[in-house]
Amino acid sequence: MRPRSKTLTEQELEIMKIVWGRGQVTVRDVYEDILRRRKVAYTTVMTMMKILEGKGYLKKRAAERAYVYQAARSKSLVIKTMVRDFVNRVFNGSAEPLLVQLVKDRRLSREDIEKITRAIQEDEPC
Amino acid sequence: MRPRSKTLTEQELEIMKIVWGRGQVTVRDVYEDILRRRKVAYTTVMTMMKILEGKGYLKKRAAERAYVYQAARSKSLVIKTMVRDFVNRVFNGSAEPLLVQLVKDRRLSREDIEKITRAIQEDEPC
DNA sequence: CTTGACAAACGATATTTATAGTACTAATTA
DNA sequence: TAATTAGTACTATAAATATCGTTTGTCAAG
Repeated sequence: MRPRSKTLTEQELEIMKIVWGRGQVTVRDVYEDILRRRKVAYTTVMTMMKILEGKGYLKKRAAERAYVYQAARSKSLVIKTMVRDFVNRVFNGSAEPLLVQLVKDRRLSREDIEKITRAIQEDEPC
Repeated sequence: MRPRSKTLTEQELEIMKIVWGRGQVTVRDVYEDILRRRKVAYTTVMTMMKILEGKGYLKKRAAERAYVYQAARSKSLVIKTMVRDFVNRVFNGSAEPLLVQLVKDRRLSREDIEKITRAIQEDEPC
């Protein structure tokens, strides 16, 4: 009925950020990381990581004791896709209004923008 | 269990865009608008608009024949909130990496950015 | 006055997300 | 070796989303 979402929800992204940050993780690693911020059951984390595996965001391999998970897609790729989807969904694909929004909402100043464009320009000449 | 989402899903945003575009709408108006793009049942649209009403995005008033709906929140406010949530969720609240992403993904050129910053600067001097 | 059209109300259902308890299994340790 | 521990698998659940069919009510047209 509903098409399998493929986009990351808040909790899924929370897990992915931990995985990207640490490289190789067990369920327990992620569980304890999340526990520092909020209460959650071990099995909940396990289920979520299974979901993420099913969606193709994580892959696991058997180690001695527990499964070791790692990201199946790079952070930069996933973020890029999320930004793209967001711009498509909210701004019908054009990024300009998003930038306008960011500036108007004082989330970006002119100095920020200049600094960033300079940095990127140096990064990729021509 | 899951907290009521408050953020707009794809389909909900689709409806809100139609409402913002037309001001005053009946369920039938929205239904026929969506039908131009995809197959959907009248009652589905009705249910979704009831959900949007429950979330506080739409308000209705009784007219002669059918309810007339209108937006309870302005487009600009909703979009602002969506952008803010997205930046918080994906970029931990800092907008700079989002801009970097947009430029690197060629969704914004330096000319775009300059044009926009100039336009906004004229809009709000000082 | 009956009938047809349309709108709302109601109810039903499948799916995903997010949550967690319980049971089974393997390994470590006392 | 028995008991504890850690890990997975399995099962179950509630809420929200998204989808419609059916029923009910009203109003206009025959």
